[in-house]
Amino acid sequence: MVSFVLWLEIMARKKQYIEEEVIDKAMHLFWRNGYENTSMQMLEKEMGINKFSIYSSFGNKHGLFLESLKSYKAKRIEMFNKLKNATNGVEDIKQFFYDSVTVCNQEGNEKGCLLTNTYNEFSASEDEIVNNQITPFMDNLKSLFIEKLRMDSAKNEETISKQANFLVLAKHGLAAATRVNSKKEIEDYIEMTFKNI
Amino acid sequence: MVSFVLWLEIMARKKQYIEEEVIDKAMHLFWRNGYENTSMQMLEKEMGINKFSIYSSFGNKHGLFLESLKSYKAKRIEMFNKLKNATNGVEDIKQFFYDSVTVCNQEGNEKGCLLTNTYNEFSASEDEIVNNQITPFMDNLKSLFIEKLRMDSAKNEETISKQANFLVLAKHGLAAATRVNSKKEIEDYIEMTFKNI
DNA sequence: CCAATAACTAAACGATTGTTTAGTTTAAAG
DNA sequence: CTTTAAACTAAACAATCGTTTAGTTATTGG
Repeated sequence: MVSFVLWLEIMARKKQYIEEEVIDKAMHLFWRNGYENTSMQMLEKEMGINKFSIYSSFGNKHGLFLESLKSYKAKRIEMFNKLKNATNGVEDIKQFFYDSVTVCNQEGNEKGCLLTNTYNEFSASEDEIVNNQITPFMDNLKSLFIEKLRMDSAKNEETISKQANFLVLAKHGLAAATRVNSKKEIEDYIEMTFKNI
Repeated sequence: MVSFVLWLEIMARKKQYIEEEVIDKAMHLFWRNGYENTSMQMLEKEMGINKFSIYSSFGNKHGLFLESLKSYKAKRIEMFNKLKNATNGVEDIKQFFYDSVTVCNQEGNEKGCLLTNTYNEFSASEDEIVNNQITPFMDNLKSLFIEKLRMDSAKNEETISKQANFLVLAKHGLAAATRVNSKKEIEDYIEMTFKNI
């Protein structure tokens, strides 16, 4: 929802919470537990507002989840732009991998990646969340990888295509790894991934 | 449970189902939908037996899931033994990756890997399933990889350790990929993975 | 102060979750 | 045939799920 209200004549009671703030709290809960394993009861407690307020602001649980995904993506856009504007080719992609890991280790952040978790949780179902929110993000990532790989004029298009496919899946695996694996294992993984690209 | 009954004096009504058969059906349902998204109602229908029978045979949903995991692992042990007995080093690991993909494309099999799916679904929780059923399997896989990598006498132990860490995560990523990615993307991924090992 | 209305609280909604239980059927032993 | 006990059917269990609703509080315009 996050609607801009048209104020007519009568101005009634104001909201006692800031939508951006409670979305952020919901996002962290979804990030930590996934969609199905996060109940409205847990959300009510974590967000600090009543179920009624949640429903009036976001329609339903599904709507709140979509807003949480948007919030998450907005917080990661900076990292994407850094990659987009970089000019060192493959080295930029590698830095992007390391940046992704750094974010997970930051204070107050959960393990893994909310988008990847969601992709995994919803890939069996036919929810349009995956199609309309996540797939474009993945496609965009692949395009960025291709763009950076093309900076090396020695690579032909077939090589670039294969390497881009590889890197997208490697990034996916990395996101899963940050949930459980050690720093050392993750570093080994990144270094090995870029060894002959 | 799968208990061996001590037959005393009186022998009452026989079970009208074969436990191995109904476990197999349950396993496929868990494989397709995950643990939380598979309800007792769905299991009842798929297994073709009453809830009472499920509970008397397996204790509860959790117990049935554990039996399903065991059944899944038993069906994959052959693939592991093939890798274990192979003698061509890295090439055997690569073949193991391809074998894993082939299994997913076989008639009647679901997408992805039940163990990896479970690992992902339960990694946030503290369920002992992950610790006692899956982690040993992962550790065993890593040991096998190390064993095969050592067949190349040119590799030192540090290289072997890094490459083994890499391959375990790559296998994890591959399992996730077989759920959604195309055959071409998966082939590219495997080829790229082994390009510089 | 009063009327109007949005935001709040709290209880309840029906549906579904995993689990249990009461009662019936089946099969072997005596 | 009777007894015994396990396997079955079907209904119900309490708890929780996402969602709604009735009633109260707060804020502003007249």
